[in-house]
Parts: sequence; C-alpha cells; structure tokens
Amino acid sequence: MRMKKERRGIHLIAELADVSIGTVDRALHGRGGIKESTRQRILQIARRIGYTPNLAARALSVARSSARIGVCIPREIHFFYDELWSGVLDEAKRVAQFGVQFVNRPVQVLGEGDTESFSDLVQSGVNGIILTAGNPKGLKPLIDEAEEKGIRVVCVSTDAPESRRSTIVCVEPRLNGCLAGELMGKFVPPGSHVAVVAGMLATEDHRKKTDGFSEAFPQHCPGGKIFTVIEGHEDEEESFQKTFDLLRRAPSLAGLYVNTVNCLPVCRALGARGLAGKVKLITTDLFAEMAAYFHKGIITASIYQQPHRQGQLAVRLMADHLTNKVPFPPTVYVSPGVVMSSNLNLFRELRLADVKFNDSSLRARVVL
Amino acid sequence: MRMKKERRGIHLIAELADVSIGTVDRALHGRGGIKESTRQRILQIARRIGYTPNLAARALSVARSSARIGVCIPREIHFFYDELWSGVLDEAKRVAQFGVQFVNRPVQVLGEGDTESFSDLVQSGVNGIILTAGNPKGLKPLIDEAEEKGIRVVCVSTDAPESRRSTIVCVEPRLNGCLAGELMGKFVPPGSHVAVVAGMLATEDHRKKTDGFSEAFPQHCPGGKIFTVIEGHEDEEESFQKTFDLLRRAPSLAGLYVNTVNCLPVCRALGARGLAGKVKLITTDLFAEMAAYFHKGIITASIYQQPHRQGQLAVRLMADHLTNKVPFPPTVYVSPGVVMSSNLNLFRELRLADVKFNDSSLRARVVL
DNA sequence: TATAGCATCGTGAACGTGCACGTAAAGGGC
DNA sequence: GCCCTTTACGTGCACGTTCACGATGCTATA
Repeated sequence: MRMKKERRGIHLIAELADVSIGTVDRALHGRGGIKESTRQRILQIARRIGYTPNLAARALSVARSSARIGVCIPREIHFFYDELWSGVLDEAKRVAQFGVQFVNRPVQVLGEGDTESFSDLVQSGVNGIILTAGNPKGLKPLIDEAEEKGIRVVCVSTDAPESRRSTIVCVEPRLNGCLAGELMGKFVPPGSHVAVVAGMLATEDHRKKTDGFSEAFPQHCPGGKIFTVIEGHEDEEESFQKTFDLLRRAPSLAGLYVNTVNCLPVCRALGARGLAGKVKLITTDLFAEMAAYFHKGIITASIYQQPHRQGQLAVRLMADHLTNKVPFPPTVYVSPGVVMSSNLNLFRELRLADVKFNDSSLRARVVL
Repeated sequence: MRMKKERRGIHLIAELADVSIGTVDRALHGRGGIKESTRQRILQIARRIGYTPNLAARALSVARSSARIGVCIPREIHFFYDELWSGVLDEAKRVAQFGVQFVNRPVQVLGEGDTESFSDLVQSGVNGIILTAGNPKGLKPLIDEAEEKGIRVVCVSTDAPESRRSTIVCVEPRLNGCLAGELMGKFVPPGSHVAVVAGMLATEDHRKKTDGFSEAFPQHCPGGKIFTVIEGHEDEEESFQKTFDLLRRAPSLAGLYVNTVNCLPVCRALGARGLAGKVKLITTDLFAEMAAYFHKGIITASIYQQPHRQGQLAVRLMADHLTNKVPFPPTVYVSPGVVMSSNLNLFRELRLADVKFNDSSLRARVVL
C-alpha cells in the first residue's frame, strides 16, 4: 500500500469529484465548456471542504501578464500628492512581487491633461486605472467607456461621482468640513464669529468642505456665526490680500478655517495684523513648512487627509480585485486625522523633512 | 534560430553566471557546499540585475511549513482587544496564504498568565511571537531567552521596554497624554482647573499618559492647573464614587481627562451632578456604548489608539521579517486619532455596532 | 591502484493555479 | 460512408523557488 500524495486545493477537489483539474478550473471560474450538473457537483464539493484559492500559486501562475494597473495622479510639488505617490509606490512594490505591473501616466497639475493620460492608459491595455479625477465632467465619458470595456477605474482623493467608476477612496469632504467645524466650535467662546478661506467654491470638494463647516460650527458653538467665506483661488498673493482685508473688516474674528492646502498666506496675513495666536486657525493637510506655525501657536489644528494611506488603499483594492476578484466596496471613506503641535512629528511629512537635517535620531523611529 | 526563453529571477542569474540554479540558491541563502569565489561572483550578478526574490514562488514552494507566528494577547470583552484581535486575524488571513502559520495562546486578562502562554509558544516551536506585555517584569527573562534562541518577539500596544524584544508597535503613551492635554487646553478657558481619572498609576502606561497630560495642559491653557489625579482601579463603582466626590469638592472643574477605557462611570457621575456637557470630558479608546454620550455632548473627544491597525502592523512586520528577512524598525509609533461626534461613525467600533441594527445603509460604506 | 571522503555543483521533483491545446463522443448534413 | 461542428472533458506546460538527492572531480590514505 503506497502513500497517497495528500493533494490540496484544486487537485483535492478534482480527486473527490473524479474529474480533472481542468474541469474544476472551469467550474470555479465560470468558464464555458462544462455541463451544468458537473459544475454544481464540483462547486458543492468546493464549499464542503471550504476551498480557498492559494493566492501565492495564483500570483505565480499569472506572473507575467495578467494584472496591469495604470496610475494617473498629479506630480505637483504639493506634499499631498507626493505622499499619495509614495503610498501608491510603497504598496505597488509589495504587489509587484505577486505579478502586478504598473504603468505611470502622471499629470503635472490636478485636472490638466488628465483626459489624455487616461486615454493613453486605456490604449496601453491596462486592466485597471487609479486616478485623481481633476475634472469629472471631462473624464466621465472616458471612465464610463473604460468600465464598459472591463477596465476597472478607482478614483482616489478626488471623485467623479456621476461616473461609473468602480469605487472611490477619499476623506469625505463634507465630513472633513464638519470635523473642522466641530473643532472650531469648541476652540472659540460661544457667540464667536469665524470665517472660511476656500480655494475655489466652484470646486465641489471645497464647496462641500465649506458646507460641512458651516453646518457643524453653529451646532457646537452656541450663538456662533460664519462671518464670511472668501476665495483665494490657490493664489498666494490673492489669498494674502483677501485675508488681510478680511481681518481689517472684522477685527473681532475668533477663528479662521482654511480648507485648501494653501494656508501659508493666511498665516502671514495673521502675522501682519498682529493676530497670530489670537485667531484660532484650522487648516487642511500638512507639509513641512507648517511646522513652525504650529510651534508658534499660529495654527491650532489641521485636518489631515492621510494621502499616503489613501494611495496604499487604492492600490490594495485594485490589486485584490484584479488578481483575486475581490469585489469593490462602493466607497472607502478614510477617517481624517487631527494634527496639533503634540502629535505633529508623528506624521510622515514632518519626518521626511526632519531627516534631511537630523538623520540619526529620527531615523530610528518609524511612524506609520 | 529559436527564441530564447527570457528567464527571470534565479534562472537569469544562473544563466549569466553560467552555473545551475541550485548553486545560485546556495549563494543567495548562505548555504554550504559552494566555493567562496563562486558565491561572490553570483552575489555580484544578483546585485547588478537588482534581483528580488519572488515572494509568491517562495511561499508556494514551502507551502506547508516555514514561518509560524505565535500570538498572545488578551481575550477581554473590552473592544480594544477585540479590535486588536480582528486586526491580527485580518492580516493573518492574508499572509496565511503565503505559508505563514499562526498559533494562538490568548490570555483572559492583560497580565494574567502571560508567562505561561509565552512559554507554551516557545515550547511549540514558533519562529516569532506577538504579545501584549502585561507584566513586563515577569516576561523580561522569557523574552530575552526567546530572542537568544532566535525567536523574534514583537510587543504590541503594551511594551516591555527593558527586554530585548525586536520591536514595539504602539501609540506612545506619553504623546497620547500630551495630545489630550493640548486638546483640553484649547477646549477650556484660560485659568481653568481640570482633573485626571487614571486607572492605576502603578501601571507605566497610565502614569506616562498622566505625565504627558500634566505637562501639555498648562502649556496650552494659560494659568491652567491640574486640580488632582484620581485612580479608579478599573472598577466601575470606585470610578463612579471617586468622580462623584471629586465633582462635589471641585464644582468649578472645567475638564476631565480619563486615560483608561473605563469612562462610563465618569459619564454617569457627571450626569448625576447635572454637569453633563458643562465639564469638558476627554476619554481614551472607543466602544459602541460611548456613542450616545458623544451625541449628548457629554464626551467632547476621545483619543483613539487604532487597535485594529496596531494588530495589522504587528503581523505585517513579523511576517515580512520571517519570510523575507526585512529588518525590524526599533519602534513603530502609530499616531493616535481624535474622535469627535462628527467623525464618530467612521470608526470600526461604531460601524460594527450599527450594522447589528441597520445592516443595509451602512454596509454599503466601508471605512478603514 | 583502489577506495573512501570531501568539496563543489547539477538535476529534478514538488508547491497550486491558469491556460492553451488536444481529444473523444455525439450530432448533423452531404 | 465521409467531413465538420459542438460539447465536455483531459493533459501538459509555465510561473520562480526550495531542497533532497545524485553526480563529478579532487585529495589523502591504505
């Protein structure tokens, strides 16, 4: 009596069903060329023994050519996109070893030339695309067409809500604003007046953040009111001037909420008016230059959108789906972080900046 | 002229070095039976072509028995450890398919019987152990002995700092307290008095949190003072009584910081004194029953230690190290989250609780 | 010179899955 | 009868790595 080889996985099923592994493969993957009764029998056996495909084997067998993921996100100097990129690359490096390939078609600025990049990616035969939808209107038909062809599209950070993209990974902008509003409502005394510095209200993202803030602030600050909402249009000079003027018109302002990354001009305007630290300032995102303003008490808090994590998640979702048919959740909402001076140097942006100057003491700690 | 098969990985190296793949394997893995000059030549070629081993292939070839990870963390009902477990299990499920096995030796309560569990794990021949070090003094010799034998030990959430454990994954307790102190300092008016409700100051974790709070609060609240620090000893009745008495002795208290998970008695004491919402309450961790107190405005904020993420990270670090020789960073500090009523339902603890009652609307959203 | 021992290296079989191809049987039209 | 198509299934290779086993050549000792 010789030892039976104690097979596993698909071989075991084949043995139990008394068919070949080819037939089991057809049954499990819904391919044609198999009798329905045979398929049911095989599927039942698979369920009975609790079959789960071996991901390593699957990854190995499709190593060269199954999953190609196209990436189209901005290459701006802004730290947000740098971190988003690094999150994408970190996770890409991991899944690359499981046979997933990557094609990069970055755009210079969010919303500029993304339709061309997207078309390029579709043309180059990728199976999935990760993109920041800068102009949703222009991209919608392209996204729909890609999904029609079976190319799955995952939006990250910026959504194209009207399109048929498979899913979206982001911090919900309205909630982002609500959190800022609640924080502000508890930082300033009852009856305070505060103002919002938005980028462009035409951008859905900024409008929703503003809406969220406007709703939450009065709820958490009895008698509190939104004095005004100004638009800086992502322009340094304009942001400074408008804030500077605002502070003259409303010298008793208790708080300012900046819902774009462009907060330095606002900080300078506060300094120029001698209001640094007197007006509670809540900002958005994080980059190295903000550290000084935190330490001086000019920025009270910042709402952090976890770009690195968003990038990681987008890649992970796409890779899991392509190599393993894991279904997409309709939406993936990342919870925003609150940055204050205490936990400032736990964030990646600050670590990277510090390491440039002081490499020994800080490199020893890893923050994730 | 026929097509060359364009080999990859170890085969490519073998081809370039004009040896067999067996020899390349010996060179790369430091096995014996190979001439030193040959090894150097092969290693140089490997570096030149930037060889990285294919993890899928590696996992596949040793499918049944390479890395065994022992897990020893509490099985308490507290949501923190439930989430820590689920984080560990989530990531374990992923790496299990790459040949990593898991051995669970949970303890009932943090610090009770963990030396026995730990010894069990060492005995059962695991390659690495993930544990919450409840009593560092008792575990230190065991940890050191295990590391001596080549069994890597990763502490999670609770540290054994004196020992030779390979690394620690946690929220730095001092920083945790500092963040609470900063928040409190900005929630209450200048000159306010606040108090701390600790679990047991004998526990290093609680003491460090208290220290952090005591340092940060006065820095962010001009003229602010810590009125007192009381110990609840994780006992419901004692916590309630001591808080109730405190609120009588100091009716003008502006804030309370609870640095243990046991915050419900404090909430009830505030309610019994009619101070709900008047005294700013900052808590630690998160579980479903806290939601109501957030909505009523009794809890202003909570410092969230991301247990799920800590569990994931610990497993990921250990698996990467065992299967891929990735070196451990000395410390992995997870940045704590700030929970307020706005972002409350973005956290896993609340989602899981909600789904029990309302499964359709919330299951559609996935929060990570 | 035969043989044992050692150092060095090659060979081939797994691991579990995906997929291209082969093939047998059955049916239909001429 | 022959040829072709369709259905339903089997077969075999590839993916990259690990590891036990075997082969080769060289040296030392009897």
